[in-house]
Amino acid sequence: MEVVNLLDIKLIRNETDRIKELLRRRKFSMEKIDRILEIDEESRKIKTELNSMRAERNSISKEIAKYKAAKDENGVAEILNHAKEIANEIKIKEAKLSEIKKDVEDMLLDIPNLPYEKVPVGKDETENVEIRRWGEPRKFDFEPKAHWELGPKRGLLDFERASKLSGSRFTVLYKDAAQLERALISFMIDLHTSKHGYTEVMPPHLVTRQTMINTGKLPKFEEESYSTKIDDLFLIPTAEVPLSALHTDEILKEKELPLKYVAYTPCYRREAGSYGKDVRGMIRQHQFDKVELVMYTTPESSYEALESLTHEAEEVLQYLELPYRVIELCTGDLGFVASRTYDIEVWLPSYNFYKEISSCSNVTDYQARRANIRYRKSDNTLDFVHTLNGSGLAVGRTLVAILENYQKKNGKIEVPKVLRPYMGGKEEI
RNA sequence: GGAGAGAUGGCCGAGUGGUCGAAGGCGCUUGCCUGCUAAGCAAGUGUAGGAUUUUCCUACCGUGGGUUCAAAUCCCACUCUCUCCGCCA
Repeated sequence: MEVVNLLDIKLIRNETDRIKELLRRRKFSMEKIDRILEIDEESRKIKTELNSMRAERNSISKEIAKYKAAKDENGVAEILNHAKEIANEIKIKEAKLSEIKKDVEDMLLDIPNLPYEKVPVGKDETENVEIRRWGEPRKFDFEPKAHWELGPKRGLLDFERASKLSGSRFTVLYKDAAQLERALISFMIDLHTSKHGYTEVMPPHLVTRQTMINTGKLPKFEEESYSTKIDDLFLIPTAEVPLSALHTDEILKEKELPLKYVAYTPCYRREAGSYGKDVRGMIRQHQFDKVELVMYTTPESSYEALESLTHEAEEVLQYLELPYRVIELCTGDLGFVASRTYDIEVWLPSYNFYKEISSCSNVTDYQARRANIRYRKSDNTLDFVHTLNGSGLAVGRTLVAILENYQKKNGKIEVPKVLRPYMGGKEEI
């Protein structure tokens, strides 16, 4: 394909000041922008030159064709040398262009999505903004245990054997905990398919390098990814990757939008550089289960869709009767591909605070450009779709929230009402 | 892993060196026609970039190289799909 979409280079070219301001808010380097513009300028110059050289070559070729047709070998000989010269020059020029195009592409791959204009400007997570709260944290009449104490004590969670098997940041679940994990997955998927109209998907857990690039996970986050050495496949860090890349290189019909997909998959993350964080328990793992929501929408409706997607994720916690709050991430805390993000945080007694359990983002056309996912509009023209994703929810952390919030003095755990049908009717475990 | 066949526009499918951005069909859009629907008739209908922008130029026929003045077409490598064999939950 001749075209490299990525972040629209034309947009950077035509609205340099606005783009710079938006990227400055998320601490992106201004020198990099200037450098891209410089190289882009050069690449376009070469392209124009190449364009006219090719035009000349093509017209000579046509003349040769005419002479050949007229069996005029003298006429051919006369211009053949000139044709060879041009062909040679073109070859040199082409080599130069492909080199420069590679540079531009590499640099564009490194630019994050533009934040939505209304995202609060801030330097890091301390400047995120709380939007709303739901439910009241429970008042315990005994000292509640953290899941990393309660779990092993009850024979439900096993961190020691997990580290024997796999090293740090893994957990083995037994018996009712394992069943509860399964129950949560089923409950979440059933809710999203039957009530919210999502289509259930079981995607591959290994994807190609290109799929990772298309969804914005590479080249930036190579050190965060698990990959297979021989085949260069990547273990998905989230089902967002296969779901958002599902329609790569496709042209969708406007009337089939919005597309809504829900998938349960394990997620694999190296968690490089998070050594001091969440070291106890199963909050931060190299492998965790997640039910993921992904939407494809028209550009006009994506921010509205973000609101509904977030509410659909929140509903899981409402059914489970777990207190939570919703915060909006400030520009400095926004993920690489996101233009606007709401995090849902569940109440955890062990942290005595709210802890992230879902992150819902509007990715706008950022992944759609990389993956070349377009739709045909009613006026027959093409445009990129917008993609959105959100956890609905992180299953492991939901399990933790249930263990901690529903624990009783005797160490038993009440099963939330909506999960009982999935737990063989058990009321406590 | 072995052997063979294939990859062309929204879809099907023709095309083995120059007049091919690509026949034909389907679909779609517009107009005509017809109580409605269907059928019929006519025209239009890929993407992207560029220019002196009612026109012209360039690139794109799985991907990447090569041969040639000229490649969908010839050569090489790779990827994927299908069929058969092997292996296997």
